[in-house]
Amino acid sequence: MLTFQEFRNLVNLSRREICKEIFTENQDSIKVKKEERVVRNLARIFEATLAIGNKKGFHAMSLRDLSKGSGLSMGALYCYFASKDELLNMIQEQGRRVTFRVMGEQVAGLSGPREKLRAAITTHLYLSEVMQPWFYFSYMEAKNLGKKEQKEAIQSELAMERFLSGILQEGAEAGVFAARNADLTGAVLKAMLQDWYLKRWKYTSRNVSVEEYAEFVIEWAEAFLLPPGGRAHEPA
Amino acid sequence: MLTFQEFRNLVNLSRREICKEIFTENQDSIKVKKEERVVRNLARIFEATLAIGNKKGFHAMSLRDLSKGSGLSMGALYCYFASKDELLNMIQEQGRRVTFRVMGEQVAGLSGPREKLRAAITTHLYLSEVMQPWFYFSYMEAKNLGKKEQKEAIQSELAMERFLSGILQEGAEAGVFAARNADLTGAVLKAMLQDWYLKRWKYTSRNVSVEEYAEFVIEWAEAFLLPPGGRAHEPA
DNA sequence: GTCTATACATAGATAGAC
DNA sequence: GTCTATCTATGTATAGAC
Repeated sequence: MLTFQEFRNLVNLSRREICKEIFTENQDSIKVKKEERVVRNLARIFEATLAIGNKKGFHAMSLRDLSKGSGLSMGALYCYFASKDELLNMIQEQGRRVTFRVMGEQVAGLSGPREKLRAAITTHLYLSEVMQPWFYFSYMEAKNLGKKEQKEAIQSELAMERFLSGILQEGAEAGVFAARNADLTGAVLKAMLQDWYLKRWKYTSRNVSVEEYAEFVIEWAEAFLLPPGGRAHEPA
Repeated sequence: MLTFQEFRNLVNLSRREICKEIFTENQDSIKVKKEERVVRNLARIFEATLAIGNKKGFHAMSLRDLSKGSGLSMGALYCYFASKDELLNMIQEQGRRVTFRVMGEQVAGLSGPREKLRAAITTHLYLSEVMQPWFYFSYMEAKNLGKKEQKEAIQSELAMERFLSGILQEGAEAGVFAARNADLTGAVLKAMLQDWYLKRWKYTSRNVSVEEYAEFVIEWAEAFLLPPGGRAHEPA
């Protein structure tokens, strides 16, 4: 399994890279055209939005707050998004895009259910560590989305869960995992993964690293899923 | 272990009863004095606040919304709280009060760590089932609290976790539970309990009852905590 | 106790100078 | 491209009639 540093180097998730992708995907609503400039200002806007929004809520963040936080005037802000709601959508969509791309990349190609499960857990935790403000924001602000976007967020949540329970199902059929309720197990496993970015402050204050947490969740999952006696063998 | 219905009948958590307690605790800020009337109107106010607030967020709920939802005029609303912020505090405080009272009542007097753990898990889930809108609201709106109230909310979260990890610690010392990281185990256990009220819609749509969910969480926890072989014996 | 009417602040959004 | 100044809607809160 990758260490967190190896993961970080492997997947390029720098602020610049993320904003470049946002620019590509939203060229219609962004009035400014010079990439270099757009990327720099988008970085400021998103950083400020996530910081202020995660502190007091997106709805409570006024565009005057955002103007101060980003260093751009209110007039300038509207060259990068058409409305406050659109800004919200851009953040959510970008989070989903990155999540599914990275999860797919990291787990695809692995063979056994046990390896897949370990990779899925670790990757999700590493990813939510790199993009913690994004994940936290998406979770807490989902109810402020429009109807269509809310549906997409729910679909995304369910897809991630099916991804997990699919691995469990596969493992049960192969006789690697005990036959448990795969839906419920997937749901609860997801809750454990979410806790890492929802309660980040708690784990920070206790000096728990993301690698320790990943190992702990895997241990917990395997205690439930592996038949007694099969637990001792490490897969790699 | 109690069934959900037995729990419901045992602890009196009707809307009326809860609003009566809110009245008692907030007589200073409530200008109206006739108990019967206050209880009736508080019930309307809190029901509307939780419904609207949980749908679109407390900050996004205007007092005009609340006026329509509760059937009281805006002027009348201010006879029951001094400001919108105070309304938020009242909801949060009432939730905490009930939680700690009920958790204490139900787990106190039990002897073995295993019984205590089962009771703690079940009681928390049953309670969050009865008061789901309260629990969800308190979680999602914690960031809108004032500084002092935010501290209280965090303290309350940590106290609940210590309550769980205390039981684990005790069990490890008695040799009933395996020696695991009690803090981390408590944190993850709490994440499982929270998922029940944070993702209530999901479990509703899958027809999972609170009793099933409780049994599932207990099973998983014991798979992790009980030494292999000790798992077969049911305590009651 | 409850209502209607209103005061005053702040929100999102845009126009037009530079 | 970015700024300042400003428009209009909506927010919380209160005054005073009933």
